[in-house]
Amino acid sequence: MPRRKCNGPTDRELAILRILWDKGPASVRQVNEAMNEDEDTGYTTTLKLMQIMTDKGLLIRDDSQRRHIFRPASSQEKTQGHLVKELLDKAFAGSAEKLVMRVLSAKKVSAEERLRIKEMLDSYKE
Amino acid sequence: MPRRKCNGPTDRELAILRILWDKGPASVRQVNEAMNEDEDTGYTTTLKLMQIMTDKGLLIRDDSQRRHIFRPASSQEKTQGHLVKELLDKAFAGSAEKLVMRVLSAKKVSAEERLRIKEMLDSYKE
DNA sequence: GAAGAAATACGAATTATTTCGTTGACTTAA
DNA sequence: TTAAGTCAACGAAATAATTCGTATTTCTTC
Repeated sequence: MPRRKCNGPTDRELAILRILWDKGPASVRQVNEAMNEDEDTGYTTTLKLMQIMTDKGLLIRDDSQRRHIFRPASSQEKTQGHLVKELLDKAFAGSAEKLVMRVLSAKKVSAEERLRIKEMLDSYKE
Repeated sequence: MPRRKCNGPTDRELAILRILWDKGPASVRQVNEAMNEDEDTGYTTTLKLMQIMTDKGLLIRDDSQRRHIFRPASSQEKTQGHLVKELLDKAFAGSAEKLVMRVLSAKKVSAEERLRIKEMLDSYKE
């Protein structure tokens, strides 16, 4: 009967994290306005999501002022790392090579980007 | 009130796809047994999931025999490609370079694997 | 201070996911 | 040909995600 507990942020929650990564700490209204550039979302909808995310520990809320200010509880880097590991396990049997290969064939990469990736591979420490 | 329609396979559905990628076309019982190696799952639970996946078009069912045989409707490569693109948009602002970098720092990659990735980068066509 | 604006809190409604029990159909073995 | 086993279909139940309306609280402005 029970449903398995969800681990990471959902799609909608990730959309909010994206905004906060981009703009820095912000109020519900600011986040909601940014959401509306993509797709109409009611203010209370955004508020509720951010409340739940705060309960889950995904956001930190500064409520010393009337207008609460939210920021991600975890850095963009860490969150991206978790998402990558999750996808790695769920769909690539843990093989980073396969995942990288798939990324490179799924999306165009410029010559400069290829160079930087090769530099990273060269400076790789065991 | 409505919830957004989910696009790709869910975690549970992906677990079933993994098994079918691994073992090839299989019956519900075979899939269920493979699932149970990871975590106890009732037979009817697996059955229901596979029925829903068939309805969604994720699986193809051969019901010419009493024991139905299922296979993925889409190749592993295609499905992985979709998942990668989704993650790319949702968490990396579409930047393949950033995603690759994050993969390389999230998971160890052997010297051989690094070499193969560099070869792929070298043979990359614009 | 009162009226209105702005913000948060609360909870209802809806859909999706996940789990599994029960039923009935079909197959096989005794 | 029964009895037992195997399997698919169906629907119920629990939880989570998502949406938003209404109520309540706080802050401005006159």
